[in-house]
Amino acid sequence: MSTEEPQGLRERKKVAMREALAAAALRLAQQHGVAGVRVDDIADAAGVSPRTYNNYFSSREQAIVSALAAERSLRIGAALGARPAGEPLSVAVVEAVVSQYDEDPGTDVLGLLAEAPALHAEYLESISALEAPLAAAVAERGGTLDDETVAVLAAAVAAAARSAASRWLTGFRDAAATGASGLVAVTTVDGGAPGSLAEAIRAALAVLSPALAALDG
Amino acid sequence: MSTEEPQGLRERKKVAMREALAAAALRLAQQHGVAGVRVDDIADAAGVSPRTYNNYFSSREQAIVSALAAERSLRIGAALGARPAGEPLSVAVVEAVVSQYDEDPGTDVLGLLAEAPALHAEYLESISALEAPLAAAVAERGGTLDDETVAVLAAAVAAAARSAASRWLTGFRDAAATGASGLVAVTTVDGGAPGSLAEAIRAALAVLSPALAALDG
DNA sequence: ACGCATATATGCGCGCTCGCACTTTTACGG
DNA sequence: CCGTAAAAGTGCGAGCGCGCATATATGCGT
Repeated sequence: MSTEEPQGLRERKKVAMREALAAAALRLAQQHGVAGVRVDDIADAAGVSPRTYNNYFSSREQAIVSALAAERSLRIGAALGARPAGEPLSVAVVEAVVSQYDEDPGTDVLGLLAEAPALHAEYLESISALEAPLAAAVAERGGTLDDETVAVLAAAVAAAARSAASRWLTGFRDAAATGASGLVAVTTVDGGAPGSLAEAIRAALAVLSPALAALDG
Repeated sequence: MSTEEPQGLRERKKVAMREALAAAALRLAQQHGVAGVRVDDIADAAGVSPRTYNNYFSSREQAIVSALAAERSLRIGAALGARPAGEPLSVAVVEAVVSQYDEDPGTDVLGLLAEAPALHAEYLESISALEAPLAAAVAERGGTLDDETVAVLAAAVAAAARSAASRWLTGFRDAAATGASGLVAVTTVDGGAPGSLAEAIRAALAVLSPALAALDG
């Protein structure tokens, strides 16, 4: 398998608890709205103390978004490693990042993201979390790039993806606000924007393409 | 003048209060350490209630860093506007950003940033705040770039600067921790890194230069 | 199987952030 | 000069994040 979890009962219970808390947070947020869920409720639903909940997440939003973003930041390394060895960075990096977002979250989840600005911000934060693993994966891939360059590259790529996601989310929210029931209007946001988040990110990364190409040996 | 403040007594008092709070926060942080300053102390020093303080700043770190970053994010627009009209983006943007950091903060202030991780993060956040004004300034500068491209560009530039500043701060902290008194060792961090923050940012933006050049008409 | 070292769960309390309602100050037209 | 509307300041309370000390659970060597 790609990820070997049976690293001991301790670790498994830890990740299980984290998932349970995240799932509970998401479910409660869907039921009572984002503002209508207290940390005590999440902790109760997972059968732990509120203090323990705070050992896993440092904010309510993080717990909720964690159920959406999952361990996406961990998969980015594997995704980049799966690209052909000879493939230029300008292609491999873009495809690896885009592959993480090829499946849209459920419409109900999008509703949550649209309604709550705090979740909006936290979701973008989860995209920025790609930066560190991405930098590690690029450095691992070899090449003669120094750490400084790799760090800047990863930061720029993550920022571009974040920017695209921000626009995509905003467009979705506005469409839902102004449009009728607003779910069919997602495919065409203001001014013929692309429909899927993955395509939006791909378009954003195209802007950085020249810089990526310049880094290839 | 560049900024006309006498827009009414109300506005001036507002700005003055913000500056007073920021100055008080910075001074108290220098005296008692970052962790040793409470919100009540800052509010008392500025002669307002703690609740009012929270109407100006949403965190202690923000108040302290605000005294350092000042309204740098507002100056970035003017800096870019001051560049020659015909100058390519790959030069104008870099110079405009770098010009905001050509003067290092005082050594005592650097000590604060080095010791407190929270301030470290907040300072990087103030760099990310360049993104929005930078995007507006680039769009204002003309060109045939659409909003999407401009947003991605600004995000990537801000992220690169942020990455450089992060490395610079970390290097400074490590040098101060391992080295003797550690202030002379700043000029050469690990492996012959550049000395000034401005130069570090310039080097980081060089990575994005091909992408910027590709956007010029 | 047992004991020790380590990691996790929990209770407690401090300080912080912020929504809400209310008071005080400022700006402006008569 | 004064009355009124808008904006800033303030007190209060709920909920949150987290450091600390402690209890409990887990991993590992013998």
